[in-house]
Amino acid sequence: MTVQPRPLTGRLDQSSMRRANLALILRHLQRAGSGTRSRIALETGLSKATLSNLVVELIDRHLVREDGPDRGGGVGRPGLTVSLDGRAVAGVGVEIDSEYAAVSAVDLQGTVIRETEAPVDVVALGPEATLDRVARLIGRTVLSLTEARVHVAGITVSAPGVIDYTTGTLRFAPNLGWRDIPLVERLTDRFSQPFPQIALENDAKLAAIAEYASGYQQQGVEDLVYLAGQAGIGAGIVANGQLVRGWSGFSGEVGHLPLDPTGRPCACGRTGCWEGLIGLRALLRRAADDSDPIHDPRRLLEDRLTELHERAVAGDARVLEAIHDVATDLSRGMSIVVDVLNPEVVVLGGYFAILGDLMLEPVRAGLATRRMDDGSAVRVEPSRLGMTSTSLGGAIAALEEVFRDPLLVPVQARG
Amino acid sequence: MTVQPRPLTGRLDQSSMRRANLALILRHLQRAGSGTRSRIALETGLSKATLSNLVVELIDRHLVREDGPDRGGGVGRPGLTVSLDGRAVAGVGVEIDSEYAAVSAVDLQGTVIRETEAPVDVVALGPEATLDRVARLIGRTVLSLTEARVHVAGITVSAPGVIDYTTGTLRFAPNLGWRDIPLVERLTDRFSQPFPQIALENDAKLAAIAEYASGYQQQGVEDLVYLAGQAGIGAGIVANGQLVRGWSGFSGEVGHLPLDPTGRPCACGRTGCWEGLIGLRALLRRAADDSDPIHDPRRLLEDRLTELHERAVAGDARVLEAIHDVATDLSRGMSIVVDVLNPEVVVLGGYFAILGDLMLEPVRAGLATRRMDDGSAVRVEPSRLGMTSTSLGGAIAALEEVFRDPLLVPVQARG
DNA sequence: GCCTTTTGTATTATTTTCTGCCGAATGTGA
DNA sequence: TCACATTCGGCAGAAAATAATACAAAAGGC
Repeated sequence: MTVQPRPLTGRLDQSSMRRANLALILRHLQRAGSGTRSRIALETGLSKATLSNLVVELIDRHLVREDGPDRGGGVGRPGLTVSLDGRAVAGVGVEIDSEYAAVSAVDLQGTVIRETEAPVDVVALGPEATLDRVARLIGRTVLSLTEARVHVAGITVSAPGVIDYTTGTLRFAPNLGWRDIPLVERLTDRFSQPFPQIALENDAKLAAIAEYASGYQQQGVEDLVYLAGQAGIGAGIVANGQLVRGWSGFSGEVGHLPLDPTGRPCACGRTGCWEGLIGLRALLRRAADDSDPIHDPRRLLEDRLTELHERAVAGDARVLEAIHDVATDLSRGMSIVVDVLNPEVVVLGGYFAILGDLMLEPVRAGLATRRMDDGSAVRVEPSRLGMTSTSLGGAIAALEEVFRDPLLVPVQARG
Repeated sequence: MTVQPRPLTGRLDQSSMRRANLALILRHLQRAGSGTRSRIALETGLSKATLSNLVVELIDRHLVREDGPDRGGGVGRPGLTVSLDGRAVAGVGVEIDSEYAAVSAVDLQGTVIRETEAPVDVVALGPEATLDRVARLIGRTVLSLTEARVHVAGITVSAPGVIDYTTGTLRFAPNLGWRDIPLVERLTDRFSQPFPQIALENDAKLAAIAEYASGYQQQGVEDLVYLAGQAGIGAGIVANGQLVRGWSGFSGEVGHLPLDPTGRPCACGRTGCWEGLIGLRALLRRAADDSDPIHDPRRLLEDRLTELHERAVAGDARVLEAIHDVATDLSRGMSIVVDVLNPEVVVLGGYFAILGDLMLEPVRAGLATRRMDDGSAVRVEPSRLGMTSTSLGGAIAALEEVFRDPLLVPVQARG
């Protein structure tokens, strides 16, 4: 679940040493791309002989493959290029949202190889019926992968709420109306064994993993905050290259930061909460009258946001002002998070990303007025992963297990 | 510097395997106390033979010693108890504050074996003269340890400001009036080589390490925030058992969180900053008239705070109200930090600790009114380490290097 | 005094990486 | 065309660490 390997806490014996070196090669290929054996040996510090030996093991498990001779020129015998093999192993991520469920499958190279989405009215259906549908989506994807002889390394399901990691229980998800649902157990029960392991994670935290792993990690960014603009506001925190979940999984619950003591009361009991200022409802309220069709809950959220964007581009003064004001209030809360954590990058997700081109400038301007020192100048970037970042993060998190211990993948993954 | 070992990123060979297992034994003894070889073997998972072999190496370096037969009873041959040897290796921590400098030395067992403090008027003296005095304090402690045949594993110097870790430079320390001082270099230059390695760290971060390592770590607490009440307000963050420094060392710069939009302007340019509400000056301003001798800057800070405490206990209404109000404002900002990070414990240091018995109850009450769910109920505890927590943390941080790689300690540490 | 139990270490085996070496494949230049 | 230099990948043996086994030593119980 953590993106960087946790420290090896237990004893080290020869087999775990070999495991760690196998993982090192895999991770190196992920970061640096393909290379010949001798180059990889040089770059990892392993001897050529050892590296050759380990590569054989990785090829046996179809985690790595030989691409053919390296036509890079230069004098001497050209080496055979080896690279991550994306054909045999995949991770699966599943997002459960109040309006839809989405499934993504990602291979070792980070390529999305399956993507499904289905509208699900979670609140109306309730947990059991929802999980029936989700299980059907998962089952179809896993079956399709299995038939294509792809080994599923694991499945990570996301929910917009607080999670008990010891039991795989969704403790509280206000937007779904769920409380204390043992999601992992209920989903696992719906499949015949053996079935890939299912894990549960928070949506914003998975999105943070996705952003970190697909891009920023390569840039050397180790401290990142993902801010999701949805009905509520959620944050996912990566510090020291590790996901920060907090003591009881509550980290990043920033929706109820008190930003406006004179503001309107919030359902949580406080007043002037951040998500009351910049949550989805607040944005729509600011942007249009109650009678406006943009408030129609039966329309797809993405369509309504696209329409809002079009209105802004067309010059609708009220919408422009709403977006500007929301962006300013976003920057106010963001400066708090930045003061506490000092991330290198803040990634804007959810509806912030859809309206990104319009919000970015006022957000950066708002941050600039509140900055005390140039050393802490944070980068603010819109998410480039779009709405799939959460399920993508789930798939990546599942694959992390393979990058930590390549021996988890059986030898006969492909016929 | 990190309290838990960073993940081993490089290749693993036999020697690093041995190193890791030596470290494992040391860490186990630190956590679980002494034990016989066979019990340690059982608990660490190492085989008896390997463990015996490794213990010999640790004894050679005087990191571990045989205590004598285990008179624990039971049938069978009694084992020889081995435990951490506190006599041969120590870490040194140095705190530079605006009013004083303090040096602590801690041995492997966590016992404080040297402690010095000297008043230093840093602002008046300026960097060079201050560093002369600090170097003299360090030199005396190191000499004393060397003469006692104690190997100094490292020295960590703290300063109340933002640090550039790549160069060991103090970038900005408002309370010292210093900016861009290459502290590590300037201190190292004052000693003849060879001299133990000097590192630089922020004061609140080191205090957080001290709190974490001496107590909470044993309790299994992996997520902790240290809040220091001084002229400013600083936080030290431990998440996943690791110190969070942020991208550029700015993490925990919470003094200027905007808590009171209608409040008084702050030197930083914002208005209503947290430290304007609960910083030392704010406390004193609330507690007594300007003419009151408690404001006299020539008196030792600790004395003034003790007097304040006595007045409160004696029933001084204004002081009591000031403390109560400060505690309430403390809880307001604390709830923000808690929402973002979800720590298990918040440790109150600096003057918060001195007034702890009076502040704790209103702080907890203030938090309770703002809590949204029982799952995130954070523990608030006063620091039990007192004013030395920072230099203590420095010593512990220096010792961490030994716990990560015991082979750093030379074999002939003791004649 | 003998037996049982447990400890710590010596010995041997196994596993892994490292070093040195060699054949193979390619480019270079006569 | 051919010899030569260069680099690649793999093989054999060395080195080093842990694991398994065996065994002497030190207690307590009968």
